[in-house]
Amino acid sequence: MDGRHARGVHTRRITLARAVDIATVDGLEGLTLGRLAADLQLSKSGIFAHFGSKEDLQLATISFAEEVFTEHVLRPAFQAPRGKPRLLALFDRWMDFSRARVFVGGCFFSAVTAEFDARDGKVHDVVVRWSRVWNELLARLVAECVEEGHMAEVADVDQLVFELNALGRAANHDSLLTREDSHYDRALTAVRSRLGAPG
Amino acid sequence: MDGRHARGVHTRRITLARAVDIATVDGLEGLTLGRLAADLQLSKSGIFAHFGSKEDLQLATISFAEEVFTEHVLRPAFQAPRGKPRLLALFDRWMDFSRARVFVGGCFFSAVTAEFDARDGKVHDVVVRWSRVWNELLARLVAECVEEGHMAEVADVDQLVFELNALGRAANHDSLLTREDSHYDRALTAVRSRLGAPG
DNA sequence: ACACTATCTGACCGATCGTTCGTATAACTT
DNA sequence: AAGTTATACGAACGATCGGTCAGATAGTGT
Repeated sequence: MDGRHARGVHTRRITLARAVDIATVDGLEGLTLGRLAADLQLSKSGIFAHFGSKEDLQLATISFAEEVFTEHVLRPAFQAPRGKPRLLALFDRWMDFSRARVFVGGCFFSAVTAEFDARDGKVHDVVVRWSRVWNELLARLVAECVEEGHMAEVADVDQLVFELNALGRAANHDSLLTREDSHYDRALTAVRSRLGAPG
Repeated sequence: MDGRHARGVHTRRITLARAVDIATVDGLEGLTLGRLAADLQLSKSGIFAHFGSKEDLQLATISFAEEVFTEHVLRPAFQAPRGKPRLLALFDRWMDFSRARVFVGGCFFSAVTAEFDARDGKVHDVVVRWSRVWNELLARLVAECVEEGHMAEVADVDQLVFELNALGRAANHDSLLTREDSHYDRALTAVRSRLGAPG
């Protein structure tokens, strides 16, 4: 249960990798031990033993998605220079991440926040916490744009962050819904325009 | 099965009314015959007989939500004068509809499009169709703003529609997630700013 | 009042859900 | 090699899923 042996660590990883894919399509509630077991050719009880409960499996899946998102989006974006280049890089990476279908159902957090926004419980709370961190990150990057002189003073940072976030999530959902990826360009265009024309 | 008797019509209505509420919180997949029956104090098979299959129940729920949305949002918005007043009225009504929790889980279509965007099947197809109609409506209202001289020529109407739609859905999801309704004002502010300052 | 039909129920189906448990099989420690 | 854990399995649990069906109940038209 503690994952000390290499075998267990590996099983846990491939389980969570499959779990995020399932969750982006069918939701964290549509994520099922039986399906997970069938897909991975493992026993239901074997998988269950790794997590202890369905809720803990859902929470572990969120953590795993966080890691992947950090690796694919946050980390590379932070290699761009502070200020506007970094904010734009974050957005580019986010949209690329969704467009490339790193998870088959697109952006994990867009999917899961929509799924759990109206529910109660631990999963909802964790999603709210992540959402707050994400918004604060965007706010910080906006503030850095101003500090670096790349943007004029922003009257209401939270307002701007709300809009940026709205555009990114909409691009994800619309591209999944229509199976066209023109919406990513729409979002990128809107973001650049909203931040002031030049790169 | 044909709903000729008044009794059947009533049962069908209260069933669908409960169904939309459940669906906005737990999704159309989380919508369950057993739960519906328990909530309404009816038998599972009795409810089932009205729809014939779970999928048909889901589709009927979508139709019902459409009616309510039309009644609460579209129809009153169309009483505003053609052009910008009408477009703004539509947005105001939409946000009010979500904010007032006419459905306990907010905007039905924001929830369901997010739930089914990555899936296949009839429900997905119906949602895509509705989404297209909704976007075309927004595009038409934008065009009318230009025609009425309330707005300057719009270079890319679809781009603007994408942004408006993004803002509205984000307000719905964020307000549900955080249980604060400041996001509605954010969306309304952004929309007015994007359409050009004066009302 | 009667027949007819729409509506609803209750018992039941096989499948699947999350979960428990005893046991076998690996993998490390010594 | 033996002993000790970590890991995985298989069978079973009560609950619930969507769905079926025969029969009771209610409403309508004549």
